[in-house]
Amino acid sequence: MLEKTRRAQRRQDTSNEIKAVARRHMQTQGAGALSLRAIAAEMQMTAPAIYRYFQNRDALITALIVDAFSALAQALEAARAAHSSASPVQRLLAVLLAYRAWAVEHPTDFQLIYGTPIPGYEAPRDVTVPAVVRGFSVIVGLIDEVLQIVQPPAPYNTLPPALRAQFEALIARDGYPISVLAFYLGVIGWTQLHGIIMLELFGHLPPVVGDSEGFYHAQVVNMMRTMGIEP
Amino acid sequence: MLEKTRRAQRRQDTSNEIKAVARRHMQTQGAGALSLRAIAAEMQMTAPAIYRYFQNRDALITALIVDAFSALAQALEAARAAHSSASPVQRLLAVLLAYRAWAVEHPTDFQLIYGTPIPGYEAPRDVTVPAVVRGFSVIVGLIDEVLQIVQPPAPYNTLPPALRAQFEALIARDGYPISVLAFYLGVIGWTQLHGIIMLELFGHLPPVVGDSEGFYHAQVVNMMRTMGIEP
DNA sequence: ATAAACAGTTTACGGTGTTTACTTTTGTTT
DNA sequence: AAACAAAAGTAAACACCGTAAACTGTTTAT
Repeated sequence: MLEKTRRAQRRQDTSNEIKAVARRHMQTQGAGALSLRAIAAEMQMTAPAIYRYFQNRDALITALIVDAFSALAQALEAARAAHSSASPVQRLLAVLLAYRAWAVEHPTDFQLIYGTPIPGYEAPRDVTVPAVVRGFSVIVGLIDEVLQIVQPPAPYNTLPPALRAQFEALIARDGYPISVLAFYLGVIGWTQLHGIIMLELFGHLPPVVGDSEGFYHAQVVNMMRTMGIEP
Repeated sequence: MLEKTRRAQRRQDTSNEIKAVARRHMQTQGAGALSLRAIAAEMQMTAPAIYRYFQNRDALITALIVDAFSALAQALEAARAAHSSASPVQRLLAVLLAYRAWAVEHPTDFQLIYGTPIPGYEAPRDVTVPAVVRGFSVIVGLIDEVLQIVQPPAPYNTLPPALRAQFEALIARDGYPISVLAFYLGVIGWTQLHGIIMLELFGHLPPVVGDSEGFYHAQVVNMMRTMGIEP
């Protein structure tokens, strides 16, 4: 077990500072507008120096995406922990509300994860998939808990055979300790709530519904009710 | 009433060609990656010549967005017309399927409309709102028709007072000849289906559900059922 | 002490949007 | 047909961008 050398520590610090500055630039300028030269200038360095820390611009963005995924998952886990004494249903509700809350508080990070970050850029799957799994498993885990108590009505009590096979394979691959139905309801809920959040972040929803937070909350409750989960 | 002069006609042609080339570049290269120089080169012009037709790059993109909105609305109207002899419920189903179909066939245009097209760029509201209204009114119009026949169950038979006031104002402003409840269900459906489409376009859904089209179709049916509309 | 690894700079290349000044083309008017 | 004004397009320049290569100094390990 080696002690971290002075240089290794400084290297870590510089790397983190680059990401921090990049994240800050993103927030004010927009997702894809970050410039290595601008980042370097703010750090009193020259642009090529950044290449000592990230292979290229895409690699830096990938690192930011991983951090964002991780932060989102942490936010969900924190919400779950904060309501550990509540009922599973209430805990699920709290986590779903935390999902949007994080997105609204970190819009550029959310767009980085789920939007189109860069022109020709696509984040490497082998690094994003585990990150997605971590956050997603918080939600489906709670759904699985809830399903111990309640039973969803039609059409959410059965799932198409093709989906069943697909989901069983994923559950086995990613090691979710949950039922297929919980996974199914999780995916459905994910897509429904995601639509609201994306439309809100891109400014399409607010002019229609006014109070986006209230609308989201109401829709979460509506969705849970259609699934037989009464909050 | 003046006839269009020869020069005005040629100007229109060139302007259209610029947009066409830009759209094609977008499809292969990505949404925000289009380059005025590349467009000009393909047209055997120099980049500054484009400034005779569009004030700058953002203006060109705005024009593309307007065209995309218009094309989407046309696709929905075409779907409605193609099923004019079917029942309102079947017509609604067809239009909702056409919504995703257009998005999948024109992914970059869809992202242009609903994604974050450019770093600091945001499309001017006064030009996007009317374009949104045209497409949206096709959907809510059909929902209104359907609601003449069926009555949705809870929780979709009532809407929060705040939303009622908001929607009534919008219905009056944009001249939708429909009921508040139809508007409400339209917004809910819009957000739900939008989530599926966005996740599919950005590549997050396919690895989870496999057959995205099948999943979308099933979810449209599920949603209609929860709203009391049996397809 | 000395060699290797590392962090950073300088320089350079090809690309971008955009502005300015100039030239060519086009259509109309005398 | 000649002259002219408007429009369309070009060339050069500016200020950026990502990134590759060569080079300089510092830190670490042997």
